[in-house]
Amino acid sequence: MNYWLIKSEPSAFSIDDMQKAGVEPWDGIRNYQARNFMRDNMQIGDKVIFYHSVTKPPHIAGLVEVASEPYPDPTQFDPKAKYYDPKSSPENPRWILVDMKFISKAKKILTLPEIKSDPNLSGMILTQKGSRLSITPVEKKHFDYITKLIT
DNA sequence: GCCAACGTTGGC
DNA sequence: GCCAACGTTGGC
Repeated sequence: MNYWLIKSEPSAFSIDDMQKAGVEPWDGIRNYQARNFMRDNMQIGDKVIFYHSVTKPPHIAGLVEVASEPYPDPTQFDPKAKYYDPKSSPENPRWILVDMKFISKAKKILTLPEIKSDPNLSGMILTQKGSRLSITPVEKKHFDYITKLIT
């Protein structure tokens, strides 16, 4: 079992949208490192922290889990889609995703300033300078601690 | 293979 | 709205 953190801008797709959807293909990831995590390291049942970025303040909003094997992101093949990639083809797909399933909404959100100031959460990739990755692995100890704080 | 130019992310 | 940090593209 691995643990992860995914970012989403709530104006685009929030934890409430996630709850309504139930299961959602995590499409639109166009970064190779993030893709590789989904393609190579995620397993069904892995627990995932759902983080709201580009909002004030940024915060952890809930929990989801990996709900599918990796498969090609369908939006890369659709010329009308925002995430269309003309260099990709169904024969040789460039972008791979997994489905995410809603687990729970945070009873109490955990803000970025709180994360930064908590010694128990030091060392998270999220708070490293310059880190912009939208999917990052999370250590079990950090995941367990965050779970306690938000539920 | 280098690197300048450009685009994106995301906190502030 | 700004801009630092980072990733990608493409000319050479």
